[in-house]
Amino acid sequence: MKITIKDIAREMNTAYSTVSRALNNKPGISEAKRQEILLKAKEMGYEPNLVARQLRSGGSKTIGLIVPRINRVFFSNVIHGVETEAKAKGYSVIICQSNETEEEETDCIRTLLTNNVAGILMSHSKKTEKPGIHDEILERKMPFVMFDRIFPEMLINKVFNDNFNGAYALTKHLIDQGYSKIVHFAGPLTTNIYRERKEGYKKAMLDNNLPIFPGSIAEHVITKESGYTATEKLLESKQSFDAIFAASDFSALGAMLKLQESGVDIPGQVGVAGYANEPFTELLHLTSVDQHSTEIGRSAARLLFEEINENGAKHMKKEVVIKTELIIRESTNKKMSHEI
Amino acid sequence: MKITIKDIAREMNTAYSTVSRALNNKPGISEAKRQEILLKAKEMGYEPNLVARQLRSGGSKTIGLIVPRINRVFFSNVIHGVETEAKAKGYSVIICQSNETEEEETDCIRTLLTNNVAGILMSHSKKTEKPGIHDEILERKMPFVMFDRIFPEMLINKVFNDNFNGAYALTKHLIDQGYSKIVHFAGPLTTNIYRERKEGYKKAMLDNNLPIFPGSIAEHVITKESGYTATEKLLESKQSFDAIFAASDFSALGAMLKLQESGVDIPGQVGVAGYANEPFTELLHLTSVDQHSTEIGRSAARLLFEEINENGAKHMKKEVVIKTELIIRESTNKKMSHEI
DNA sequence: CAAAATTACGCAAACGTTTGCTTCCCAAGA
DNA sequence: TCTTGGGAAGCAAACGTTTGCGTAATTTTG
Repeated sequence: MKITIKDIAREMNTAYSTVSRALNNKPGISEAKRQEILLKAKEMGYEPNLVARQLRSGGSKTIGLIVPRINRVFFSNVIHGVETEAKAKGYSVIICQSNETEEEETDCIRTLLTNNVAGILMSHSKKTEKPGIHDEILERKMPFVMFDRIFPEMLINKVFNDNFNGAYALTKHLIDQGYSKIVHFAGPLTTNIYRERKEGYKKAMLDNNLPIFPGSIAEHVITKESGYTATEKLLESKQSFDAIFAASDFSALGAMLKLQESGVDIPGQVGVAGYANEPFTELLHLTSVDQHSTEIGRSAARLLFEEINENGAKHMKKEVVIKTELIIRESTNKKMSHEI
Repeated sequence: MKITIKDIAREMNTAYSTVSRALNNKPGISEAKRQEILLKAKEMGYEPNLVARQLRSGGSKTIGLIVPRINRVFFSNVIHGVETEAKAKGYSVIICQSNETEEEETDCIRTLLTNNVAGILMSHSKKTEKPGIHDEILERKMPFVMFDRIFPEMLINKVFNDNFNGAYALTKHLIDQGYSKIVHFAGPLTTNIYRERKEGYKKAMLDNNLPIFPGSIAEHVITKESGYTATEKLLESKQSFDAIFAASDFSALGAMLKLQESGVDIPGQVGVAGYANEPFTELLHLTSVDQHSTEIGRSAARLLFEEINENGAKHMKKEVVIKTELIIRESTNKKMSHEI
């Protein structure tokens, strides 16, 4: 039998309220009695019933986190960051995955809403192009922060990478290395992150007076397989190129595999760069962009807790932009090229 | 304002109990009235308050999951499996990380216990050598399943890899390839998985009449760095060896780096194999053992739900052993060796 | 020393459900 | 016609807290 506040009250010949006040450091009780009760509570092995507390005073100590997939390096790092920050604040984290579909994403939101979480953190699925049930979160005045994949038009707190400048810096690096005919493997442009990376690439090219041809940008190339075939097509076509900037490390990997198979020298003949700094990029000496994913999680959680503590007071919404870090490796080292 | 069961009752001129019975498909109400109420509830946009329900009737629809670290491929896959299974059953998952310390593990258990989860899934930290607060979970009769890193002596449901046979098969493969002076990089032997892998290795060596020397087994070698230095030591020592079986892919990676640096031909002069089939092993053509980590998560969750549904009825405890899969790649292909 | 102000504590309602018990009504059996 | 039985619905307690309000006890103030 779990012992309750009533048991303590009976044992001490006092009222529930007194015990409650003692346990919660509330005013209206003498220090002596508080200590007495605290002692007794510990002695009896009392543990508060969070459910009852929650029912009575609203607001739970749990936040919800929605990610497209848990077992992706980027997201598992974000989760790590969120969980760390939440634990420090005494909150638990419920995690849901949308599996990259809008339907499951909706389910997740429903679940979290009925679970009375204190707030929601999310990165939307690739299939979700605009807010749907998401608006309901706001209508209920539930704290809501989006990260990485966001709805730009929604007025909420956001945390995301500086994809534009990350891509710009990477492209600039390629140009500085002496590459000039740079092609870009983009992702689905309905998602902000891929759109921004593409824009960063274009700006860098323009700023350096380098032309962008119709075939310079391939959309929907973010997997190893699609990177492989996109490179295959490039090699077969008459388009000449001397560098590939892929919006995803995986498509960069596919490109590397195809190039190596075809006997093309990396980085001598063609430079290759990816984006996200997946663990494998280090092993393959692939130049990439680190997104500080754990920090994204931490920042998003911090922002959420700010909102939770504001407690409905209308406050300015913020956008936190996490700077990226260019990780230069052999795959783009044209100047002192030795094949990798 | 959230609308409650009382609002519906008032609106329909009936008692709360009637509404409750209608909503929960409980007997003691006519079908006609039930439909009427259901309709009204939908019309008013009623959503049950899970907290109140939980308080009244005990038992929540949430399970707790404790892992050493979220952002490890193995565990993030396990989480993926657990979450998938839980969602199908209508449960949510609260995730806690112990960060590989006993202290934080204890915190996690405390949190989950006070959070009234329906059951707990866990893999213990490397620092935790024997059950401590874990016993309390059992005392409270809370469903509890351990996976991967388990306490062998504890009488509970367990899911784990067949580490012994996985290691045995891998060692056997090395022997079949023609390697005979095989050394083993083990992990901390206080953890069951590393102990079992070591035993599998020893048995395979013995069964094939191959000697194990004092220097054949190195303990606590599971990181890239320790794999590197352990290999360095081996090369400097007079001990001759022609294959390394590392209990971790990371130490295998460290070994590969050191061997390549020293101009040792892999797999010609020395074969290298790891364990866990981390994503990078494919890229490096490193032979490894796949643990079917997502399946571990699913099985563990299924077992937990079985226990939850038994509802305290004393049942036999089970051990589910997930078979491993040997993934043979270039790094151990001595027979038709071409350097990688 | 009396009045006022402050503090300590108890009482009971409330949070939104579920559920055992009671009551009511109607049909079936004697 | 009277009894019995059973289904449908209502009443109210309970789950374990928190909290507004009232009152008793204590301290401060003039």
